[in-house]
Amino acid sequence: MVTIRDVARHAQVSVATVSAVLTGNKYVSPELAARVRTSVSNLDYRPNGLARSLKQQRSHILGLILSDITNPFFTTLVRAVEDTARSAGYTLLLGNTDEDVVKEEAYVELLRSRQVDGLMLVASAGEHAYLPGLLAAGLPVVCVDRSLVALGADSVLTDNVAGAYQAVSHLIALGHRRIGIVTGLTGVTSTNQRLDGYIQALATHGIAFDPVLVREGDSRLDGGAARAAELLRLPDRPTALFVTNNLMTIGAMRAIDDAGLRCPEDIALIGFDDFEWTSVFRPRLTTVRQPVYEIGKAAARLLIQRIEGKRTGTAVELLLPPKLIVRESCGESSIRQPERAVTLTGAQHEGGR
Amino acid sequence: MVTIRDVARHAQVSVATVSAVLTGNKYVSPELAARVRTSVSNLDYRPNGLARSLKQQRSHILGLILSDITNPFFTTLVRAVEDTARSAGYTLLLGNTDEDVVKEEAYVELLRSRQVDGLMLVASAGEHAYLPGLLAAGLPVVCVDRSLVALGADSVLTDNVAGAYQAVSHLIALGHRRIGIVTGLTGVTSTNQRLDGYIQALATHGIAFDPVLVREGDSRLDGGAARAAELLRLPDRPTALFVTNNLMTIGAMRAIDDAGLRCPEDIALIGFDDFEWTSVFRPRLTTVRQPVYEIGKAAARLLIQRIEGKRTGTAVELLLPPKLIVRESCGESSIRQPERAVTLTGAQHEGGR
DNA sequence: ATGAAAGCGCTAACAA
DNA sequence: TTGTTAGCGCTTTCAT
Repeated sequence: MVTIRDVARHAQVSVATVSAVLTGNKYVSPELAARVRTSVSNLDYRPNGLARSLKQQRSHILGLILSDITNPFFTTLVRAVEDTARSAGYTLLLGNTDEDVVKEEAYVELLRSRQVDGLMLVASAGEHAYLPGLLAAGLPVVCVDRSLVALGADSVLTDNVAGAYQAVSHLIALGHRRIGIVTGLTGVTSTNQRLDGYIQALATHGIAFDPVLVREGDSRLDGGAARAAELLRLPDRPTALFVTNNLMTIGAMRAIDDAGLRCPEDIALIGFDDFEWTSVFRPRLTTVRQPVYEIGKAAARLLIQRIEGKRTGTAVELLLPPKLIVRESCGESSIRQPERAVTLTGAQHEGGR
Repeated sequence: MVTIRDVARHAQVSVATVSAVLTGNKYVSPELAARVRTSVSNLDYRPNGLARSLKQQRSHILGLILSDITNPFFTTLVRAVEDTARSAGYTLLLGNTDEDVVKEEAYVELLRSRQVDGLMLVASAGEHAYLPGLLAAGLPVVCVDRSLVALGADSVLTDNVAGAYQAVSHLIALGHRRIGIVTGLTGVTSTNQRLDGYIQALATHGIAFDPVLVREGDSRLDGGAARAAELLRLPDRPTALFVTNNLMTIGAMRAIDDAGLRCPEDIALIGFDDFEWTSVFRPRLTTVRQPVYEIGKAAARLLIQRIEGKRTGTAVELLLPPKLIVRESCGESSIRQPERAVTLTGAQHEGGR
């Protein structure tokens, strides 16, 4: 390994001079600077980031802890965070928690010992007792997708209540009164908020809330399928389903298919989260789209501002607006785009007419 | 920040003793050890990983450089690598290259300066002139998904030739003679290999190779759609399409739909890579499934072995077997299994078989 | 069995 | 303008 001393020796200057030309925050005469630069390239010198970080007490590393990177929602989030972080000179250290708050805390500890400059957190359900201590210790934390402002952490997420409200109102406008909902895990803030939106929409339109229509899923495909199947088996079957995340919505489609029902003719379906490849699902899904990339970008920015002291004061909560994307799964084919041929193999629905 | 000196002072021992009980590789009397431990917890001491790494010349960090984490294939790969790395005490530093070899090299530089212990690389198309130097400098590198054994880097990937061969043979067995192929980017090794498999299958079955049926895609949805559309517009239209990656296959489905054709009645479609949510596509896709999780796991293991000196010698190439998953898109619905989603997450994945 | 001290590679006062 | 030097927090000989 070639160190800064080797460069100094080779260029016949002091290490301070080498450091000065490398960091660029001190004047060095052109001659010396040139000599240093040639030595650097001749020796193929590469500054040791570890040493630099240790000395500066800044690692320029961001920790990103999320439940499961396998979920397309988080995948896009990671991309946004990485892009933003990178252009600001930060690198990303990644960890999955599988919605396990114990794993989450372990990861926080790990990243903390690795001296990350800040933490981005998709909080699992459960107690986050460790958080205030983290913040008190001066480590900036911003929560994404799920809010923990109450505990003092900046949070950026979709306006889940509004999104759910829109979705359910849409269903109601189409004449549905009996609307089943498959929620995420209880305790996750987004779950509560989406349920709230559902309840508010019912209330606004004078529809009685029926607890039997509420099922708690686990945000994963199989769980969504199982909970949807339960709703479909109800004696007084709902005429519409609101499924509150992407993977569970796919599960619900499968459940509908398995039950021999057609969507949207027999049952309307509206999801949360949007897919890039939603165009090849049958029926095409009507969903509430979250501005995922924006969320990640805003969160990363906020975190970096905190780290660099460009933002101070109490924790903020950024609510980004979701958008209802109407396609076929609730039956409003009239609103639809240019007609497309539809393959009927397998399922025998008419593909929206 | 509380340092090891603070702990030493508090416990009335030397820093060497504190270090000894923390690392555990030196005998310390029970009394002192106990005193140290209480001091550690009283002071809420957390060792500084940066300092430790600097001293030990080992960061316990793995760099993972891939083209785009947004692709579900890589998403699962990351998961596998993260799981494996973590259980071996390593953390992951992540970077996206967008298939740009310049960005790739920049990232390699960055991670190198950050002193990663090893590098995992999904190589973009282009010159990798920097690689031999890296390896010569003693930094272990393993390539995933795309092989660079020729340049001296361990590589683990699917047997792409075999996979493509299977896919095309399947099509041929169903009576197809005129088979279009949408490839990935030229220069990416997997692209060449899958094209080879296609050519070999044709040759084996005495079908002439027609260059007009070969279109170079870009591994992304829109590109796949565009190239598939070109093939569908051909005067002598192919009766089957082999599309060599997941996103492009979805694009191809859209193109088929847009062209007013039905799949599989008018045209058969076979893809590469398998989806967890393939069950809600219409038609259900017949694809070549790669053992993604296994690939990631094997690659991570190999990398760690190299780092820890548990494996030496020249670079190896690990070829993992793909598997043909027959569903509906080539028309043989009769062969179908009861459709169930496949979970690829961590512990309970069922990849390789 | 414990401790003193050197030093990992770098930056940033402070001196010259 | 350039150089000397003291650490950053830790591990690890080497003494004791």
